[in-house]
Amino acid sequence: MRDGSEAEAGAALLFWYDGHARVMPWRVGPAERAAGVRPDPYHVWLSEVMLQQTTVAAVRDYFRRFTARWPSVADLAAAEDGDVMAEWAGLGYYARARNLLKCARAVAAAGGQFPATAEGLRALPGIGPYTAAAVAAIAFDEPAVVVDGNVERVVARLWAIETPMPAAKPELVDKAGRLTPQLRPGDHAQAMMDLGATICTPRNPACALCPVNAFCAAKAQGIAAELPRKSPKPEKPTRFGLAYVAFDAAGGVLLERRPEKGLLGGMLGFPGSDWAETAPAPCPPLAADWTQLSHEVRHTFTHFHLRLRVFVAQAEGEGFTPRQDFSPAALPTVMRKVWDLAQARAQAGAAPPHPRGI
DNA sequence: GAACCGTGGCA
DNA sequence: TTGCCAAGGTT
Repeated sequence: MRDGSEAEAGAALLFWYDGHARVMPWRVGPAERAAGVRPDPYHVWLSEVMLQQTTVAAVRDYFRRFTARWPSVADLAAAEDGDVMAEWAGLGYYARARNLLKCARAVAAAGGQFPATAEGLRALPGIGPYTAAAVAAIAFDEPAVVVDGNVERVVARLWAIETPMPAAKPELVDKAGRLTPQLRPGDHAQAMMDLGATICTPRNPACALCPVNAFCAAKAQGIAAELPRKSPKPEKPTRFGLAYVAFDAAGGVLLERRPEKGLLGGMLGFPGSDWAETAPAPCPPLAADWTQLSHEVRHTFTHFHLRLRVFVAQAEGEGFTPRQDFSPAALPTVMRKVWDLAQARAQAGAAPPHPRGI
């Protein structure tokens, strides 16, 4: 990108967006957009929080379920914590769900309207620089500079910025600001993200189809696919743990609510050991005839691999959740894997599979 | 600035 | 099978 070409490139991008914008449940249609209709700030905020570090494909159904169950921010603010955490289960980064509720309650307490500026939005829980700018631009038409991973990639390529991330961030924000128009800033932001998601992709960018390829310095140098440069990531360690699945005579399940802070904070789970890099000591939650399952659960978190040994037992006692009050869908994925393994074992006990040799 | 925090799809 | 990656925020 040469200095002075920003307006021309921005216009080309918006023209492309008008013909190629992706259809999504939280967006308004092309006709409404052309008529100046803005999407519901509640929908924009909810979608942006769900989309943090998460793919559009994964978010779609969650967004539909949330808005069907809680049509307004006031409805969400009035929800039970456990219901929101259960509805978020499987989407990951559970601090987002806890902050989502805090934010909804703060907005409801302040009258039910979201702040209309990036500065005001930024003060709310779970809303950082990106989300504040995105909601301000998309829902309130503020020419905020929206910089997410897509924008970083597109801008790094347009200007052929070879400084590795995250050191390049300030320069990328500066360039993104030069590209942001005063008119239709929300569409511009979404156009940048659609471009990054469909054409200016991390691997094998489709430069031939790019509406701004004529302005792209990286394409001219043949290094588009190499940008933005990133330093190599450290190897993930493996941690080990134990999980205990106890059933009572009525089929009830022993569950615990995890602490608010830390990994899987606020989510349901099975009792068990800490997860450490050394072999854990047995720590059954109650006395019973525990059977160790032959397979283990493997799961990878952001910064470590986990291998869980699973134990099951029939037992009696206090604290069992009645089976009809428990939905496996309310578990975080690693705990759902534990549940699935325990179920497979129960199935096998009821109807042993045919032996298959060895 | 760096560590922490999930998950599923894909090459 | 493994590593990389996706519309980041908090501490």
